[in-house]
Amino acid sequence: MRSAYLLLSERFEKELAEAGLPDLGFYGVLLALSEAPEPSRPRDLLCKVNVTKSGLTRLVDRIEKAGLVERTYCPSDRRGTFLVITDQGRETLAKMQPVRERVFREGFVDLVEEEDAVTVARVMAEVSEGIYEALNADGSCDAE
Amino acid sequence: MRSAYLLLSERFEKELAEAGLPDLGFYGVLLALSEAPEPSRPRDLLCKVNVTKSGLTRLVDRIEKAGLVERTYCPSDRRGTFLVITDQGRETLAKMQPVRERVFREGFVDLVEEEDAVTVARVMAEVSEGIYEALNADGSCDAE
DNA sequence: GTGAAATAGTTGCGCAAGCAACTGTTGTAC
DNA sequence: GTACAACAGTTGCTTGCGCAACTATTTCAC
Repeated sequence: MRSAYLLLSERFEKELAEAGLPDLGFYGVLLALSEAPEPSRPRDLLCKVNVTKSGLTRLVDRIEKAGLVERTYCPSDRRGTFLVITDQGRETLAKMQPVRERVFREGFVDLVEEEDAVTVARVMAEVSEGIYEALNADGSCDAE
Repeated sequence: MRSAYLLLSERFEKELAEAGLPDLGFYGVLLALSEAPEPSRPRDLLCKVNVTKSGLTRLVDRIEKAGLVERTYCPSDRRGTFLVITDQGRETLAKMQPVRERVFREGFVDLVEEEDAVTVARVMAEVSEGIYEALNADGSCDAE
């Protein structure tokens, strides 16, 4: 039996494609950018998105090409880049969110007892939090 | 924060590589073959392994090339193939299992209360079970 | 200040995945 | 039994990923 996580991701991807929306990679970046109070830099996204440094470069390439983000220069560090979500990027994200919510609800929330859902969410957060210390030791976010 | 599932998978992959063992794709196929009472056919593995039909063909190509499985003819259906795990395949799987157990323990079991771990395992199984009816409707295992 | 080490991001390369099209076989309708 | 649909598995093609190497900049040691 394939894991619930993969099944849900797969379903989300499929529904996005059917709706003519971008894929899960786009979603992760747009979401992170929209949540950050300040312009984000690629290295800050690395711990939020499941992709390596080089993968992120190309992912951002595609997102930029689609007009959903813009790269601007980072004033405080000339090695870095600022990523800014565009209006079109926000609109697209706004269309993706309800799809995600529905898939998550139909494929998870509606299937289990509320109490269990709460427990799972809490435990998963604990594990994600603790996993760096337990497994990666250095707590670094750098995926490559 | 990346999901616990991805973090654990990533860690497992990394430890396998460090131990000079094959990757997670190999693991899934070898495990499924070793658990099945009868010789398995590719189409039966599709619901157990997270890969499409064509992906499975090539995955099996690589596993066969590594000498861990053999393809033989399926007597009852000449379209089909029987996949048989070799002794070397069993040995390799036997080396991979403890790695998986350790990663799972260190990255999950040891991090949470036992009661929570039990709940999560139960709920995830329920979700995986129910997700086909809820999302894929037809309950089919065919990934492509 | 100067040189070495670390960091941010990009790029070349090879690999594995998915989709769609194809071959060969089996099942079904009539 | 014959034609047609469904199925099992493979292959061509394109795409996205990770690793390692690279450039440019910053940080640190002295």
